[in-house]
Amino acid sequence: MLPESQAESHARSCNETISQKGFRFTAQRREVFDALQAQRDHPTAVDVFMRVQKKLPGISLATVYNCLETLTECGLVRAVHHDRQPSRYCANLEPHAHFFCEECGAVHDVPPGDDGLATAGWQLPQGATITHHEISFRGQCAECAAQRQKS
Amino acid sequence: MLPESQAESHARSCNETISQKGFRFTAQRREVFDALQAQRDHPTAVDVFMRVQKKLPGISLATVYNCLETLTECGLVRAVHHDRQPSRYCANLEPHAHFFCEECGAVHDVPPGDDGLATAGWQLPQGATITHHEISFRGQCAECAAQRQKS
DNA sequence: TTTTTATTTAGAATAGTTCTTGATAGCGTC
DNA sequence: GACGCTATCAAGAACTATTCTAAATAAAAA
Repeated sequence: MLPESQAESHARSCNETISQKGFRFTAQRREVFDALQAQRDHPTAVDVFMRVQKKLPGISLATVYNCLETLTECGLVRAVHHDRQPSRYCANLEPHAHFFCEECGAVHDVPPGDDGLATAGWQLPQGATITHHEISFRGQCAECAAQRQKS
Repeated sequence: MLPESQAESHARSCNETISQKGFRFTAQRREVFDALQAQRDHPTAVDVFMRVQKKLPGISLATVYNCLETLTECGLVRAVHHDRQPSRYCANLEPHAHFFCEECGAVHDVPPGDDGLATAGWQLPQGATITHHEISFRGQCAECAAQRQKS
C-alpha cells in the first residue's frame, strides 16, 4: 500500500473536522476547500466560485458562500476583511495578519516577528473576553512602488 | 473678550483643516463632525444621520455619507470596520485599536499599552509602504459576560 | 426500501453604500 | 449688488456583496 499523500491526509483530517461538527464532507465543500489550499492568494467568494466551477460546473454561488461559511465555522479556513471590501478567504491557519496593496489589490500574509505575537500590549476593556482578532495593514507593495517610480 | 471655548477651538481648527483640502466647512459637515465629537460611541452612518437630523431636519442620508467621507479624507475622523458590518465612525485620532462586543454590539476604543504601539513586530512584505493599519478585537465585554452568568 | 435530514440550486430579497440628476448655495469678479 | 462658476446638497435610483427562500436532490438512518 502506497503512503498517503499530503493532499490525501489534508482531505482526511478536513473530513474528520467537518464530521465532528455534524456536517458532511460533500463534493462541493471539498472542492471549495481544495481551491483555497491550492492557490493561497486570498480569493473572494466569486474567485473561489470561478475556480471551483472548473471541477463542478453545476455549483452555484450561494453554495460557495455556504461552503465558505461552513469551513470557516469549522475553523478550516479564515475570512479576512479590509474596510468594506468583499470578504476574502485564507487557508493559512497560523497566527498572522494581512497586508492589502491599495494599488494592485493583492493580499499577503504577514507573519508575526520573532518576538511572538504582537497582539499583546493593548489596554483591552476590563473583564473583556477576546474570541477573535484581526490585524490588517494597507499600503503599497514593493512591486507597485517600483512600477510607480518608473512611470 | 471671552476666552475661546474648547468646542469653538475645535470648530476653528476643523474649518482650517477642511479648507486646506479645498473643501468648505458647511453646516452639514459641521453638524456631522459635532455629532461624532459629542457622542463617542462609534455610531454608524445611520446613527449619525438620526442625531444630525435633530439640528438639520432636512439633511439626507446621502449627505451624511458624503460628509463622513470628506471628514475621513481630511483626517478629522476615522472609519472603523469589523467583518462586513456597517462602517462606524470615530473622532478619536490617537493611535488605538477597537474592541467589538459580539453580544451587545458596543464598540470601545483600545489604547495601546505603555510599551507603545503594538503594531511593530510583524514581518511585513519586503519594500512595502504602510499607509494605514487597523486592529480589531472581538469578544464579550464585562457587562455582557456578567449578564450571562446571572441568567 | 422508506423515511428523515442535510445540502444544493436558482432566483428573489436585503442592506449598506454609492451614483445620478437637478436644485441650491457660497465665492470671486465685475 | 448682479453675474457666473463651482461645490455641495437632496431625493431617489442603482449597485454589490451577501443572505434568504423554496423546491429539488442526495446522503444517512431506520
